[in-house]
Amino acid sequence: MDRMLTQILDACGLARELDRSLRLAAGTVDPHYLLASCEDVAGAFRKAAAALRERMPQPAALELTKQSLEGGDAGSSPPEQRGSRKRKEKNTTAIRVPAMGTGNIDNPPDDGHTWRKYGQKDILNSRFPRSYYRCTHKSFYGCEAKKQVQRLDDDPFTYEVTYYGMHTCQTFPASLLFATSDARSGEVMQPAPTTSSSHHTEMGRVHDWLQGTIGAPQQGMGVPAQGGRRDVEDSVAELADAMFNPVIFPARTH
DNA sequence: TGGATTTGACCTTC
DNA sequence: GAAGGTCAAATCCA
Repeated sequence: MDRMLTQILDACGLARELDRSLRLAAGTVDPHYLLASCEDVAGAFRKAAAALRERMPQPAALELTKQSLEGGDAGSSPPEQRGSRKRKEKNTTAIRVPAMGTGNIDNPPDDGHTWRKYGQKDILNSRFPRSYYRCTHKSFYGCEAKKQVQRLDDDPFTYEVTYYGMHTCQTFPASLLFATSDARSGEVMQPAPTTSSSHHTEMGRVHDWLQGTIGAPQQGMGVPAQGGRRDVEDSVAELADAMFNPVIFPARTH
């Protein structure tokens, strides 16, 4: 556990250093330095989260299960139970997200993008209906990104989110704050201009977390006030959620 | 009042 | 024909 805490503290230190640099530079930071710093911070937290995950009896707490949908359905049940008539689409990514992280298990997880719900359907052999979302900016940008959200039968506290298509709208909340590289292609994702307020929300989340956890541990975003080691673990999960989730989704399909 | 959600009907796929 | 996916009118809400 000590080694794990050391990793977390190291990550916090890197984040603190980046925070300080951003404050001092007042928006004139070299993008290359930002990229390197962000990757350092992300890598450090990734290590810490991995160490925490190994110690958890139920890895689903933070684990994002990416599934290939090739040749099958993404549901929790076997394809034959979920129906095989589902349209076969490419460029799909399915992940599982714990509902607790949203604060309200009835709300679908927030991935940083803005979605508009256009349908809901009861699914055969599923206890919970499936919700259909498309990008809010479909009409403006012609963005064809869609997602389906469904709670798992065997785990109502977990949502399975399946993404279809790619975001062609210019709203990449994470990339604005964390200019990062695509691990699969090695290509650097450049910050894009945006007309959406979503990135402000995302930046605010991370910044609030930095403020709350590093500056004042008792007042962080979603951080319980009890304090102690458990807070650190929860906070890492929060930050990981804020930092990594938006990176995971669009990068694969763009 | 404009945008988001709900929900029944319709379309598409198998 | 059955089931998943989408449309669009009605409704809700800030």
